[in-house]
Amino acid sequence: MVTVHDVARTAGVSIATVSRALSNPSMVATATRERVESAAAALGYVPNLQAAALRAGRTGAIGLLVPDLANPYFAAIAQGVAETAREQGLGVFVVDSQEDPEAEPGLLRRLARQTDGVILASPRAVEADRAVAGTTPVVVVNQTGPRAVAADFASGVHQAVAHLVALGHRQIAYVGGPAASWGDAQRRTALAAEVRDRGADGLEVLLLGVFAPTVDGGESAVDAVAASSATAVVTYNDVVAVGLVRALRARGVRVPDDLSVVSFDDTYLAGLVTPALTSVRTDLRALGRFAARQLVEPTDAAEPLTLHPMHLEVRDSTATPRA
Amino acid sequence: MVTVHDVARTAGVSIATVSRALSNPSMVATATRERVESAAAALGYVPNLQAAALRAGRTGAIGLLVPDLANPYFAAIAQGVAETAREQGLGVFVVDSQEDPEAEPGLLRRLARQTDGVILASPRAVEADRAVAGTTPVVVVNQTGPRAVAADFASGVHQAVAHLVALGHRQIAYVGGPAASWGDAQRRTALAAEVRDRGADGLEVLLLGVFAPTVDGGESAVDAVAASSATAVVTYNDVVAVGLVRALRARGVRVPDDLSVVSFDDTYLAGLVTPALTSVRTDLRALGRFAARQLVEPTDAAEPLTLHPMHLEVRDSTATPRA
DNA sequence: TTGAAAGCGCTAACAT
DNA sequence: ATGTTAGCGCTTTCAA
Repeated sequence: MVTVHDVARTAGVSIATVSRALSNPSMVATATRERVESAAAALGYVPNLQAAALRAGRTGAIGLLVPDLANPYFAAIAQGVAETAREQGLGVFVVDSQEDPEAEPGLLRRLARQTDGVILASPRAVEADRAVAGTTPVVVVNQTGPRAVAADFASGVHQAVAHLVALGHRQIAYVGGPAASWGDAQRRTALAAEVRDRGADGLEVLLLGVFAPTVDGGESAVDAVAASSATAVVTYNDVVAVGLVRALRARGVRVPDDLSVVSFDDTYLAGLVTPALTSVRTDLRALGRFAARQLVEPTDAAEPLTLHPMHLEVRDSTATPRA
Repeated sequence: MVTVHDVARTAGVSIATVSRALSNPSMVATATRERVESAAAALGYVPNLQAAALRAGRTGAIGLLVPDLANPYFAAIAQGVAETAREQGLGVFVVDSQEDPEAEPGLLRRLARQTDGVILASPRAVEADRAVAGTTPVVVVNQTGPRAVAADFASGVHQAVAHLVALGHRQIAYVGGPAASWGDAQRRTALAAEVRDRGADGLEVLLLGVFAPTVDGGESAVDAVAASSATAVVTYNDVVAVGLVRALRARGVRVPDDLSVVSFDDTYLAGLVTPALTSVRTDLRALGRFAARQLVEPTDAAEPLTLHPMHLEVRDSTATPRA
């Protein structure tokens, strides 16, 4: 390995000059700088980031922990994070917990040690997880707590329900996500509030059990949905809706003719499938950018949780209920 | 920050003993070890990985560079990599170049400095990129060169063409991917070979220009496809096929009735859309596992490029050509 | 079994 | 403008 010492010897200067010439060129005479640069190039010198990090106390990178890299929801957030990171000259390391809550503390611990700050986009990460990060700053996404950023699920639920009610639906089922998901709890609470507000109009909401936030999870929800008297379904996310719609079709239940479906997230999947899904969206890249900025330069600590707006995108999976 | 010194003072031992008790417990008396452990726990000590890495010369993590996190192809590879890494007690950092070839050398350089080895799954990474990794070992995916792992695209092309020819197609268009993609070049070469072999049977292949490997890219290919006399299309990947099918539908061209489509990759997207796509698949998790193992414990250097088999998955996007 | 001490490669005072 | 030096936190000889 080529070190500053080798470059210094070749260039005929001290190691301090090498360091300066490379990281603070203005502090060095032009001739010297050029000598150092050509020596470094000739030897193929590359700075050891571990050493620089140890010395500087910072690594120049931030981390992002997500539950599932294959879910476009997190890919979109990651893009936002990467944009802001690039502006700041920081690297981004993404780690995937593969929907395994057990593995998260370990992954987070390592990630926190190797970076200057971590964005936790895993819905199951909680207090215990924060502790594991030690002194490394943490910003959580779709969670509550200090330095949290979340989609305004209550508003999203309200828009979804208002849309369905306007179409004439009165019996709505919710196909819920992971038990420990804060976002799922938000959706459930908001649905309960809708029932309170609209109960007089005959609105009924059926909250269905815990399903994996995957295509398979959506498919496995088909029994519960079919057994209910609901004319419309709201799902935890796009991916679940896709699975559910497939399983429904296999049973001869047509969407939206026999059953309307509204999903959350509105990732690109929602517009891809047939029928295209009516879905509640957040600007995820903006969410990612915000989370990253919050990590780099925390704004007002007075506002611990920042909510991002949601908007209903009406497509082809919702219609007036039959008869 | 709590360091070994703090723990040593609290436990009444030297820093060397702290280090041993924590990383090599068998070298320390049980009583001492327990004292150190409780002191560390009480103080909330967490080892500084930068320092350990500097000293040990290794970071305990590997890196994975992909062009697009939102493409399920790479998510599947990442899962395979993560599986093997976990077995080896290594962390995995994923970095997304966002389909920007310009950014790759910089990202790779940083990734290489922060890890013990890098898997390059970006189709555009080349010789120059390898150099940037310096002494850090690199394994490339879907590229040629030393320590490379790739899908057997020639076989995949052969299967796709055989399927289409058997259905009665003679005019096939190829909707190609990024110019610098090795995998794209492989597909084109293999298609040319098919024409040589089957030209006598009347097979004609139209190679279409460079398109982005995204949904948008597929949509933008619709003009060229519609203008051709092809009755079947092979696309660079699933995502492109999805975009193309959408754009075709918007023009009233039905798949597979008016045009057959075969895609590459067979990610979960292929089975999700309507019609479900006939696609050529590789076991991507196995590919990822193999790449990671190749990085950790390189096997026979005699075989520089390892090919993984492809299999055609026939679904609903291919049919007999009309009239 | 434990401790003292060297040093991984780098940067930032401080001195010249 | 450049050099000398201390030291980031850790592991690992080498001695005791």
